Amino acid sequence: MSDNEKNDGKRPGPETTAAWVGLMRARERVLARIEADFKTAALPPLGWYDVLWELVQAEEGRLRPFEIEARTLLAQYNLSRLIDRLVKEGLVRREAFDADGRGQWVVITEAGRAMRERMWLTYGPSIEAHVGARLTEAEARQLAALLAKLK
Amino acid sequence: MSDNEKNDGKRPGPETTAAWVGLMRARERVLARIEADFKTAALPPLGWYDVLWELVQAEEGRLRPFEIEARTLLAQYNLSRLIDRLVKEGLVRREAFDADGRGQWVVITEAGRAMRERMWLTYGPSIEAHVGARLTEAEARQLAALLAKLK
DNA sequence: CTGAAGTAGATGCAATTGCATGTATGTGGG
DNA sequence: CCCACATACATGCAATTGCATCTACTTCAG
Repeated sequence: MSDNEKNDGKRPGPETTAAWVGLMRARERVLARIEADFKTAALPPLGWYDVLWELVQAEEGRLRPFEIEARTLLAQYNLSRLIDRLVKEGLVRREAFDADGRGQWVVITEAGRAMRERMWLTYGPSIEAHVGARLTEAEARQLAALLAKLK
Repeated sequence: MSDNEKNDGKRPGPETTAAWVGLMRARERVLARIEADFKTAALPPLGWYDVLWELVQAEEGRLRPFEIEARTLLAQYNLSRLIDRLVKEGLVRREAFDADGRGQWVVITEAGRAMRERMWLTYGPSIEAHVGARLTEAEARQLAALLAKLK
């Protein structure tokens, strides 16, 4: 066994490492820029958008918490409290789920829909500026395809 | 002006949006898997690795906080307290920086070097399993190149 | 020299997160 | 029917983060 493979065969190659580091840093930098745009526009945290968006997409503008969880990758306890904040702001409301006493619906309100639209007015251009403007259409497609392999 | 372009010309195309969403989700999922591996191995938070690594790379195993900041993208106030934690664990120590009374060196200790190596024993295989195994070498290279455009 | 402005880093406080656990309800085997 | 176990969501508490501000220095124009 040669000296530089003594531990095992599972060490990542330089391409893999570069991909991982690049993934962490790219998301860090782009996210920071987008969040700065949000701050400038005095908008709520970016994370709110995802929940509101999932609700808008959903039939009747409502989802069970565990469904939102699966769609957004939020941890259960974080989502639970995020919903609290959205309720407090009047962007969603909780409704009883009759078929299962443990469950509930999270329903987006009109104010919630309006907020999501308002956020998109900043978010959309921000994505375009910080992602779209740096990639050709083909590159963006390719990037998305490669990232999908990591799902 | 047609109806579906009434706001402005800065909305991201679907490729761009898919790339951005893919970026957020891919990093989220991969990070969660790697962190799970860290937890299993009872290792400190992943973020510690980056700081220790930068110090190992640096000449004489030391850097100024603002240099670490630039290399890791940590916020100044977060880094300040992260260093506190590393000091408390004996992984680094602070030393005076003579040429500038405001400054300091952060120096990695032997225990710090050992910890970084121990972390890599988990981190390396984890990167390989969750990133490397899902991409060919060419794909990894391509992904890294595309992500670099977002820096 | 000196005062104004800049830079390095620390820190109080509020908000958010992570972790473990709790409460309530549902389900399935015996 | 009943008990053990699973699922849906909430919550106490400690740790981490974000934000604003503070304390040293340093630098530099005048």
